[in-house]
Amino acid sequence: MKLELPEMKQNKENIEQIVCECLLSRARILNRVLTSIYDDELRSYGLKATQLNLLVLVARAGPVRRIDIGKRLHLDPSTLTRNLKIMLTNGWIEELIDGEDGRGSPLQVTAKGRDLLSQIVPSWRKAQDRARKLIGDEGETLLKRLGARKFGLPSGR
Amino acid sequence: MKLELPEMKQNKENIEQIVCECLLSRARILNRVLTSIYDDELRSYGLKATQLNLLVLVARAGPVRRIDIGKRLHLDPSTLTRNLKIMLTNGWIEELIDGEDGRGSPLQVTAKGRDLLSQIVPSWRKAQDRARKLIGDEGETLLKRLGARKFGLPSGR
DNA sequence: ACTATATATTTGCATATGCAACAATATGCC
DNA sequence: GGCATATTGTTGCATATGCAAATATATAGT
Repeated sequence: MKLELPEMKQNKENIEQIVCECLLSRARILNRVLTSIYDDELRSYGLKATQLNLLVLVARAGPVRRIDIGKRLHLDPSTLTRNLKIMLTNGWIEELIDGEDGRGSPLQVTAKGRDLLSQIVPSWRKAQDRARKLIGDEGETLLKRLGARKFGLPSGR
Repeated sequence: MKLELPEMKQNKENIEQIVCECLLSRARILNRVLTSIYDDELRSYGLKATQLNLLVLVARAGPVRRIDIGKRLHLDPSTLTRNLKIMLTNGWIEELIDGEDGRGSPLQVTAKGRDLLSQIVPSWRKAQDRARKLIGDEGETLLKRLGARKFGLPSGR
């Protein structure tokens, strides 16, 4: 028979608590599941869901500086440097050359990027529907509310 | 004056809709913000929040196969191979060698891993409190409910 | 035992992410 | 103008993630 010291028992309870309650673990799973839904619908267009999010943001807010994109999306600037590089290479966005600030040029969507966007909308809608079905009205409401109240996102209406 | 064709207007509205409503974008931001909270609290222990999640799961469910961890966490097996390798190297987990299935051995927590876990609990709690404060009761309820109903996670009580 | 199929894991490739340190430019103060 | 400081962006490093293909083992059917 195994010896069960009091601290071991306490430790077990702590582990149980983390597994059963950790909010991050749940948020990360939600993120993975939702990402795979959107990636799945977008795959045939050759862009990932992350890239679509960047593309619509630039299309809407551009010309926009990297730092401002980062603030809106709570993304590290270094991540943006790299993620945007891929999109520049693909010709979906471009740098606005007007030399206002020598540290870097704001970004804007290209005609090619705008074309791609308009093609993609139905697939995005499909993914959005699947996501909504998964998380329910309650989930949708919460994500939007959090976005608006805590992350400063536009809320539409 | 710029010419505004009807399709352009439609396209603009679509972009506006995606920016204002995309559930994935919001879930990803939530994920980044929460991850940074937990990473921040755990940093001094030399492990990331992701690794803590893996560690508690193995501690609770081990010996457990990679495939089963993947199912619980909705994680691709290939991701697990790599993430677990780091934890094996750090000596927090180990392979159970009893040769049941030659395709791979189940994983279990080591004494070192268990020690680390018990030290970390207070920091996890701090992070959990910060997260709870950010997303509110409503957010907490939703994440737990989604975890339990849609992702098959244990719900504790 | 043999073969076909199913299951578990790993590898190659590509993207996503953040921290720390660095580089470059901008800005404010004198 | 010239220096100190703040802002913006990039690089090196490490981890996290998933798909497709390859590998290896297990299992079922004969």
